[in-house]
Amino acid sequence: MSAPVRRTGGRSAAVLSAIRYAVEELVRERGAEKVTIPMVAERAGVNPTSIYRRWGDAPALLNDIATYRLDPDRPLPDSGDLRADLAAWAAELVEHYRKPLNASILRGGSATAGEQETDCLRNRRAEALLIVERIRQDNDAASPVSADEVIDGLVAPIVYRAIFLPWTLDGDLATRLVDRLLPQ
Amino acid sequence: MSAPVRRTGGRSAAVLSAIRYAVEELVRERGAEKVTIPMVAERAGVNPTSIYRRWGDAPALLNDIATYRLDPDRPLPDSGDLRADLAAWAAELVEHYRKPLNASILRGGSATAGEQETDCLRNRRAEALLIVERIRQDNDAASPVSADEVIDGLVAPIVYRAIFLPWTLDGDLATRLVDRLLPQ
DNA sequence: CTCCTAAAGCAACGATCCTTGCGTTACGCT
DNA sequence: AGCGTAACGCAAGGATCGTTGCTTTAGGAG
Repeated sequence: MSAPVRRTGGRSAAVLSAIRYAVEELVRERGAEKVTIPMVAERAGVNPTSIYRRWGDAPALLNDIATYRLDPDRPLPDSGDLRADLAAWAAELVEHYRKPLNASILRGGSATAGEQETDCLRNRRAEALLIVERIRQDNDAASPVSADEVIDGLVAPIVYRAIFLPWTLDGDLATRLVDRLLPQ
Repeated sequence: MSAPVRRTGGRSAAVLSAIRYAVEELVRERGAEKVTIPMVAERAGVNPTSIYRRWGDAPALLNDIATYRLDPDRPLPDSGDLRADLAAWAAELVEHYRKPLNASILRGGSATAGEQETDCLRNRRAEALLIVERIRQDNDAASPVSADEVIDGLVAPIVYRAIFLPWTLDGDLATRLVDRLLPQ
């Protein structure tokens, strides 16, 4: 009647990392949409059944890899200056999606989105809210921008470009967007 | 040695429209990602081979339907007032992607994007350029916004929401975005 | 070290997909 | 109206995918 005891060490860990590595390679090579479970299994030297039993299907597997890569618990920029924080945060996103692998995974996730907010993007919203809210508390005054405006003004353009125009994710996109979002 | 003579009438046309209708129904029901060629064929009362021979694979088929729906030759708003034109154009986009079918097709297209600009989105860029450029010529002065800014400020948020947050495509999103893009 | 069982491997199965060769239909041109 | 061939239908084939029951391996607790 007690919860089953998870086994995280030894073989399981080896299988897990082999699968993750294989997924990353295959997504890079063929794009997220054309990665199948048997392919991953063969590349990882693992039995397909192990993957089916653990993740169920390909989108779940990709989603796991994706959230594994951009750590939801990483520290967020907190200089006390809204402009600087937003710029640093946006630059982080740009840098992340400049890697073809991460962009591919994003595209794969977008295909099955729409019902409820996708995990990796819901985290972006939460982070935006946190940055904005923290400024509000520090200064004890309303933030000049809402979280929704941050989504529309920073996340949306970055994600849009990552999906459809990945070659336009240049180094100073982040600051350009922030300058447009916070005039003067 | 001459180019093969295309046959567009009678049976071919009937098959084509039956397939298009079937695709739209199925995308609406299951989402673009879960639509397979045999499914479409059965729904349309057509042999799968005909589809494989004409389009090759599912993404190509979906892309064809997508570009067929938002007519690239439709008239663009042209009132002479930049703000009004952009607002009308953005509202048109919002209205288009509010239909779950069109949003689904967009998601399907996003999955395979990234290499070169996807057809339906390249058209959006061309339209943005046209609107901005026309204003410049009429007034014989530089437009207050560039086409890229229109992409980042209007298209990106609309498309982002259409893909990931479709339930936030409300009626006055277009004007909100335009107001933010063109202050005062 | 020993026991329990979580997790991985193995094998067989049905389902579905995509291809290919060939016969049939009917569009479009003369 | 008659002809050539583009486009569709049909059927068989191989390939791949995902599931399931069972066996084997090895992690973690006592």
